Amino acid sequence: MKQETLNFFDKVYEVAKLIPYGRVTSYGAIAKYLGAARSARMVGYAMNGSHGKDVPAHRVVNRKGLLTGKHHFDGTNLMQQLLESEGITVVENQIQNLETVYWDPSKEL
DNA sequence: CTGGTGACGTGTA
DNA sequence: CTACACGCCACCA
Repeated sequence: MKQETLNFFDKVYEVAKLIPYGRVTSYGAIAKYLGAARSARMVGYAMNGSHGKDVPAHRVVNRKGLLTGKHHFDGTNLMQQLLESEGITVVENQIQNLETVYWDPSKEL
C-alpha cells in the first residue's frame, strides 16, 4: 500500500488543522497551496478520509462559501452549527461575510 | 483496461 | 448576474 496519494491527503489534513478558529478556507486554496491547483476535487475527496480525524472539515468550504460538504458530515446541519459556534454566520448553507472569515494558507501561512 | 463519479474551480457565452 | 463546458485526478464497479 505505498502512500503516494496518502501523502496528498495528509497534506490536506495538515493545512485543514492549521485553519485558525473562526476562519474558513476553500478547497482550491488548499489545492493551490499543495501545488495541485487544478485538482481542487482531490482536496474534497481527501476530506472523505478526514472523517474520524482531527481535521475540522467544517472549516473547509467551496469558493462561494457554500457548505457543499455538509451532506458528508452527518447529513444534517451539524456543519453549519459548528461554524456558527465559532462566530461564523451561515445562512442557507452559505457563509456570510466570507471575505472576513476567509483564510488563505498561501497568504496567511 | 474502460467508464462513470465527485466535499471544485475557472473560462466562455 | 446565471448557465454550461472543460479540466483535473483518485477511487469504484
